Amino acid sequence: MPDSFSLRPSSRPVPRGSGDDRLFLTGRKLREGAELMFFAYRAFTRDPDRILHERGYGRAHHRALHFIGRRPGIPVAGLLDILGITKQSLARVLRPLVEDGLVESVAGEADRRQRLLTLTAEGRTFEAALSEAQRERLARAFRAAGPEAVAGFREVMARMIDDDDRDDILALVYDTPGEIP
Amino acid sequence: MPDSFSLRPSSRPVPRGSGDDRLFLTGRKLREGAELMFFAYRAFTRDPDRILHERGYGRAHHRALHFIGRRPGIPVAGLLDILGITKQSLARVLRPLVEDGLVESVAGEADRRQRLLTLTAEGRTFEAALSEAQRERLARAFRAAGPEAVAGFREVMARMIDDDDRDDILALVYDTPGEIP
DNA sequence: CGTTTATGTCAACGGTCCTGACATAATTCG
DNA sequence: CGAATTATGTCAGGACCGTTGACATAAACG
Repeated sequence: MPDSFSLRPSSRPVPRGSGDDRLFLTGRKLREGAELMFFAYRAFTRDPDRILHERGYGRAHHRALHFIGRRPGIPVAGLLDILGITKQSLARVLRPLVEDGLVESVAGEADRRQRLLTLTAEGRTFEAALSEAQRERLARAFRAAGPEAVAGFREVMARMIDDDDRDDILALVYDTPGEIP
Repeated sequence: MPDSFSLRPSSRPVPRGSGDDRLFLTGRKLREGAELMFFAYRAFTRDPDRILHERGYGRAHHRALHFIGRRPGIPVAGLLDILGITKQSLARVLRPLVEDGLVESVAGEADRRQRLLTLTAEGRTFEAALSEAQRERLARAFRAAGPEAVAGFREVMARMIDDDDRDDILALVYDTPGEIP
């Protein structure tokens, strides 16, 4: 097993006198966790960021493409809810995507005030390319860490979300894809 | 046990015909993982962002304060390595922090070209306030998820980092704090 | 018919990153 | 010693992504 060296469990020699070991180790684990969040997230966004930049887009365009792909036909307000930004911010992201033919915006049938958003074929292709790099990184990490570690990862990430938002977000993350019927 | 409902394990009914279940579930787990990264990181930065905004700072100021606090006496180049940004970007973050008396910049003894950065008492106070909100969120998540989940979280996060960078980053994260001797 | 809702848009601003170019002081090396 | 390198700072300009405020339009609703 060449790829399974230990990733430094943090039970290690304690530095200079720090009074209560339990408290110290707790604070230490929390700091380590925070730093891991920072470094891992930076790595997580690296690959798609590069592809986006080549095409003149930014991270926000990826997020819009992703969640439109996840919920085809989603109205603008729904996307705003998910992304948690203002409509002015979304508009600046959405306009070039529509102009470039990656996203289609059609009036709703039931409520014709709504603009229902879907990816075009080209949009799906581009979104898939973006996600693929990210997915590969995630796949490598999941494979190397193993299923139990992944379960723990998912548990911790879910618990990080605000109590008030968790149910809604997990419903989005774990529900069926909602492809066009 | 009121706080231990299941956080939706993703073995659930598979939607419309998707050919290979193994592949489908794999892609699905990866998508879920990516979305969890997005939502968790957003939650993770929420509390310090609010405090920072009140004081006219941004997330980059928090990062600088954090890593200066972690490595007191770090030279500018060292901080640049950790943060992965350009010196121009760091300068704009560092200048107000020094002017506001949160960070002290003194010439190195051995090499007087270097500027060695440390937190002032006020800087330590402010950094502690910033981290506390984040630490509490992390502590809640870790406590709710349990030690095994936390171990998995750490493993996955470490594996997410580029192979080339992982050792250096983990050395930073897991090494002794390096307080001033 | 008047109000509310969904959306779009114009303007201005702040924060965070970037590249490129140039300056200064200190160290290092031939 | 003098030249090259290193550590840092700074000015100029630009891109992206988020914000608030204000206003407009069309459609739905009561």
